[in-house]
Amino acid sequence: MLQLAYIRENRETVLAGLAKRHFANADATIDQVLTLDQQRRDTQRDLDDTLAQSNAKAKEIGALMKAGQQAEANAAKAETAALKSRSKELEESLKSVEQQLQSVLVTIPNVPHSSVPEGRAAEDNEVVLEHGEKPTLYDGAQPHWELIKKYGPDGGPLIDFELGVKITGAGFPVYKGKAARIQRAMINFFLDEAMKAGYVEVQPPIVVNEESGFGTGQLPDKEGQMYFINEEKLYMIPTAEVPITNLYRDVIVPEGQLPIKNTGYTPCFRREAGSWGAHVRGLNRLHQFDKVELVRIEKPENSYAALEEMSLHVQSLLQKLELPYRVLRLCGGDMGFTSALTYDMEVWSAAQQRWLEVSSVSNFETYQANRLKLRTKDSSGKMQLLHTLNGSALALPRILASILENNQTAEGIRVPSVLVPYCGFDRID
RNA sequence: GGAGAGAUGCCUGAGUGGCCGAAAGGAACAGUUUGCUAAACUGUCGUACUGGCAACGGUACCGAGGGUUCGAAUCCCUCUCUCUCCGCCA
Repeated sequence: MLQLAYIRENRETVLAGLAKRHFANADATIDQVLTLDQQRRDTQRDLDDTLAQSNAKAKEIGALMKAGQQAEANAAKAETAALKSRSKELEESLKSVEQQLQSVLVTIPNVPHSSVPEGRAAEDNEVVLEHGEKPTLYDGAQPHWELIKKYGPDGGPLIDFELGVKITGAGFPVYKGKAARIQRAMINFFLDEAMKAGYVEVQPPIVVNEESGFGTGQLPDKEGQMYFINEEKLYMIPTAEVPITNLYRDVIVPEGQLPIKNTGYTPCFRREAGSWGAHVRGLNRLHQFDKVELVRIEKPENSYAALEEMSLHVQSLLQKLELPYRVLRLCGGDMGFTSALTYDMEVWSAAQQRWLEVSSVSNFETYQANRLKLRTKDSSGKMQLLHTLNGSALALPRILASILENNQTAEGIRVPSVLVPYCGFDRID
């Protein structure tokens, strides 16, 4: 959530930023915020004054009673009724103004970084770089959803979608044999690489409460996209970003402990309501998938350097996996609600002849920290909101799809050599 | 799931209606002393909102939300969480 003081002092910057996102009615919304903010402050001051008078009266009454001047005390008591009803009124209008203000504020997305390109949709994203050679496949090459039928244990598929439908539903595949093992290998490889890069591994809960959903911005923006356990009022996480970042909710981090670098593996759950169009076959889009996530908490002045570092880390993983990839700088219209700058990493899927998004690395600046009340005390003793960042490193299914497709030969599928020590085989056949 | 106890500032912990934004100790920070370390002494030591150029004020917060009262950390109600015991169980 944007800081009120920031909106107040940088109205034009905020408006320009929202324009880049093609946020509708930005002018009216910001004006509404500013009006409500002024109302809130006026009411606050009236209320404080009234309460100050009440406090003075109460003190007076106390003194009178101590002095044994009962009659005077009773007279003074009579005067408090008006103050009391006045403060009650003001309290109610303050509460209502604050609620209105809050409800508008949560609908305003983050202000994009100056480097974010203009644009409405995915086609307008900027290709920052492309790396690696797209492989030329042999004649009998197939997309991964066909390939998986060929190499499973006991003549069955490597990844069984129908079995998933039976026990759960569409989008919940069952990985078997070498598919299960290569997934486990990737998780370990990714976590080890993160550890080498200085990230501390955490194993968070994979269901979270409403406060956590709000803290990182999934609520109220993406309410319908998360699975919800009604009995306990808990949400199943769409990404490890949610529990890991919320570890630092309401925390004042000592300056010396910064930056904080965490990594964690979790399954992720997404309802993907309304997004089952074309191109969602096989592993391309699932309701449950595995992901290793990076989360960083940085001083504001370091956050963009940290973002570049995370981008390079993700790229190094893709290089080690020998996958052709490209890096996109998302345009204003395609960026997530809470992000100020996002890089998407996409791998080439040779049989589908498409790029598949496997990582998204973002700097949220203070947008999440403001909701989380995640701060540090700077050297002058002042409280300061920190910057939060996160990135996938990496999401598994599409990496697997790309490995299957790009590395297929008539004799089977070659396993990238970095994974061989982790999974114990070098070929799926 | 049943019974009991509790929730106070960075930590320990006092406080059962006004003198309490809150004792005391510890930690931390700054300074004095000191050959160094330690010790000792002195001082600082919550957050949010708000007024003011500032100095300095106002208000709120003692798990959360209500209530009683002129006045609540303190009394009442509801909820949440923690701990102990019992049951069940990976």
